[in-house]
Amino acid sequence: MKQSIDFTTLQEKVTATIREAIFTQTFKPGERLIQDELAAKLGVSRMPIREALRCLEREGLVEVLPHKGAQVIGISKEDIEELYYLRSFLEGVTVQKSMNFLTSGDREELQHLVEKMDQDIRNNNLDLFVTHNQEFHTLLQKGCSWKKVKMLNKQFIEGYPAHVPSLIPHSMQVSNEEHKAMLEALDQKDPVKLRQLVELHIMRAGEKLTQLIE
Amino acid sequence: MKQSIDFTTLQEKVTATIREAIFTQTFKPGERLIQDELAAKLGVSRMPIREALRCLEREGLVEVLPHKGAQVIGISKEDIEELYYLRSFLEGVTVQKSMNFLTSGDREELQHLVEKMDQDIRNNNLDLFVTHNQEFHTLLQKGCSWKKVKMLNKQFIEGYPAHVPSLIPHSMQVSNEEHKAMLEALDQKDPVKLRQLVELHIMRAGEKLTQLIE
DNA sequence: TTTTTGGATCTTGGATACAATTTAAAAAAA
DNA sequence: TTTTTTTAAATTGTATCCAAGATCCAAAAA
Repeated sequence: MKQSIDFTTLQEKVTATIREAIFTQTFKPGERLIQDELAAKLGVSRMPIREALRCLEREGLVEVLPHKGAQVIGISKEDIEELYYLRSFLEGVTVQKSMNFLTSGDREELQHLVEKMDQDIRNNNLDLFVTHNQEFHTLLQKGCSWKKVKMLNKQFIEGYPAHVPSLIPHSMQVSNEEHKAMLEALDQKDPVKLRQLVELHIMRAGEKLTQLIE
Repeated sequence: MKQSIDFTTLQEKVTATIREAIFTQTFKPGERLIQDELAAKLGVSRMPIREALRCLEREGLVEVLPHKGAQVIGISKEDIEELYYLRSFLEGVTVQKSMNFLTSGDREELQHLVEKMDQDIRNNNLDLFVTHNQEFHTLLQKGCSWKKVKMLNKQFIEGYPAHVPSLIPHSMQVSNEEHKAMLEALDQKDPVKLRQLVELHIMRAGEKLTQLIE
């Protein structure tokens, strides 16, 4: 039931499928993505494939070179350091600008998501935890009127295997405790504190990940 | 002789043409970009048009909605504030990480570019100043090994009419004086100072621009 | 008069087939 | 063995066609 989400265009479906394949290592780093092969494999024509590859290029998952085609990007330790450094700052700014425009309904929804994540941890349901975590982060940014930075955050969180960080033992618990701290900062109406918490939250996840890689 | 640059693919040429048209207000904000019209006007088929629109979407110049097509994005005062805030931070990080890996040849080239810009100011040649300015900023970032942030900087500087800031009276002189200060920081081998200078340089340009808009 | 409904029309999304470039690899010649 | 030439593969681009969704306007109903 994983593919039950209804995409409005085929191109979006193709994008999601290829992205998933890259995350699951079906397409390995450095591997060339031949348009005709993909088209045949997915049972679609070349056109949605090409647009999908452009989208994935924007997300930083593949590299499209003129007349050479698309290649899966390999992720180095340095790439992860960069990613989390940038995410930390960008999401920090976003939530600081967002906070004062969040409604009490948003606050409740955030609380709800945190409780759900606690349950996901008990059930050891990784996929659901990842989903709820993404929803939490997205909702926290809702009030920010800056569009570019929100788009970047979305790309960053989609463009990298969001599952990986959660694979770290006991990482989920720590993560959700930090989420609860954010809710406190929200209640205290302290945007600067919230920003700091988010920045630390992301940097910590990044450091855990780089440690794990070695 | 403006279109004399030889692009490797037609799609890049189309992208550049449409981008130029948006900057020159030939396509006004909010205007719909109909694929067939563009194809007919540029004498190409629809495929390169579609890929070009995706690229422009990534640059933030157009918005592509499923089944509705592409629209030229309007730029508000807040968008400019956001843009320069982000650019300031991102380019700041980049040059700090870049500095120690710049060669003496790069240093000479930077010096050379500053002199060229002085000359451009005397000749009142705006286009050339803009070009040299972009080259200066790009070269200053050359040593940075972080790829994503460099790509973002490139997109930001391409995705917004780079000419506009330079239209501010006496802005070019001030700008180039700041470039000279950067070269000093480079000679002093002080990456943190260089970063601060770059951040201020960009923020100042942004503030000037928002003031001008009112 | 205002609202709603029902197409007619336009535009994008996608498929297919084919030509043209470019890259890369294999084969042949020096 | 090295260099050159040829050949094959892959991408890029063109042309055409059809289907699905969006837009808009006119006619019908409240």
